[in-house]
Amino acid sequence: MRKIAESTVRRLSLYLRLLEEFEEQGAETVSSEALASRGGTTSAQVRKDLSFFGSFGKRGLGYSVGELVRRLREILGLGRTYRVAMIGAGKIGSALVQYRGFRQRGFEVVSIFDVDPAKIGRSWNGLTVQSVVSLEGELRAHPVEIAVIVTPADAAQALTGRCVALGVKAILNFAPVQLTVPDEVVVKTVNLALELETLSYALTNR
Amino acid sequence: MRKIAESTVRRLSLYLRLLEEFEEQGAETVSSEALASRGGTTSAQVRKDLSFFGSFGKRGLGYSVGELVRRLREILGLGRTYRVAMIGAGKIGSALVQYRGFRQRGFEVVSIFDVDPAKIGRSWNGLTVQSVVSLEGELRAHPVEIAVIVTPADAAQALTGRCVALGVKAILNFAPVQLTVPDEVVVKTVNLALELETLSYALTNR
DNA sequence: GGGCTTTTGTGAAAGATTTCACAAATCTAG
DNA sequence: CTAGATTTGTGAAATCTTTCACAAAAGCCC
Repeated sequence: MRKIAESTVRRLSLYLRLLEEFEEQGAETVSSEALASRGGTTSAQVRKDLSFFGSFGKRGLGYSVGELVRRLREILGLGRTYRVAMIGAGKIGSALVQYRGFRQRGFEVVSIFDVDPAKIGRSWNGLTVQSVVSLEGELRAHPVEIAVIVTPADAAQALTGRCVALGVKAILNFAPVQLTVPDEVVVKTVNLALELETLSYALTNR
Repeated sequence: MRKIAESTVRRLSLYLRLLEEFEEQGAETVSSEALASRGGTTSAQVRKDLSFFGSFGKRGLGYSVGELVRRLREILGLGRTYRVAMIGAGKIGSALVQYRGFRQRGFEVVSIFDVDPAKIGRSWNGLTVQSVVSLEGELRAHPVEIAVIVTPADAAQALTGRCVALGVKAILNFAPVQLTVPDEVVVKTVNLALELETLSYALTNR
């Protein structure tokens, strides 16, 4: 498939959320202009974004809410489930697992690891926290597609390497480091420090 | 000041983190090439990013690590402290307040609010959880610059409006909604659903 | 000091993304 | 069925961002 800009994919995700709101309110159809104004963008942007994937609208009428929701879910790959290993049993990992949206989008946490002996063996949202020593054995017995890295910065790269060697296809990284992985592995880093600093910049420079 | 791209500011934040690592390792100077390769970008990009703010390097030598750290902290506005109100006393808020980087960057949480009677009155990281009913009184007595919105989606916009009316200058939003605010107020939304969906997209389309 | 090496700072070129603007569809009403 | 009103889909233009490429500066060595 032709290369799609990250910014476009992020907006598709936004449109999906807005469409679900329109659906709840009982709307049958929606125009690019309506989507745009709710989403803080322009109607031309909405139409261009969608046009990369096909033409889903009817001229003069707009888009069928239900159909567009279905199409966007399909484009974003939200029909399937992903098996997830959580690497690190701290606060953020815990908040993540309890976050409904995680499971709603098909992310199913099947194992959880930590180094802290105080945590190992504890029950944690229905799973038993395992030692990272058993990472290889466990992930070979029960493979996963996604690893969520929720460890201190200094442990993140080594654990990422081990996960990749075990066949993990994607890394969701919450550690404040730049991870190195082979080209075929997808990495998405969520870096709160960075968000705080851009906020600080915006507050300072006005 | 000339308008700086968001992507540039994000990279400055990244450079700062990398420089702090170089500093720990005792490096005196660093070249744009060294920064670039550790940060997954190009040396030209590093130099261009910095050039928007001045010329901090020495030709033939590179950048003084210490000086560049100081300059970047200044550019990003990290010298000062910000008073923060946390709106919502759930998991994410809790993880946030305990996150060292939050305080390290000068974000000082001075009050915390919730609607849940079971939470109100509880001690929470040294602060007492207050009812949102007392938001106005409390923030008038002890003004803050930043409000962190960690509430369900349906409550976020109304609370944002109340905060803005009370003089809040910036909103850090973790609710999965598009917030509307006056132009002079800065909003930064951290939307996990969106990150999950872009990851799902990347896994699906390859 | 002069020649060699390194590395910055920056215009210009290339590439990517967003906005414009309008023909083509489709609906509505009479 | 025709006229008028909407709204899509999309090339072309405008704008924004990244990369290129090279002169200028600075250190190093003999």
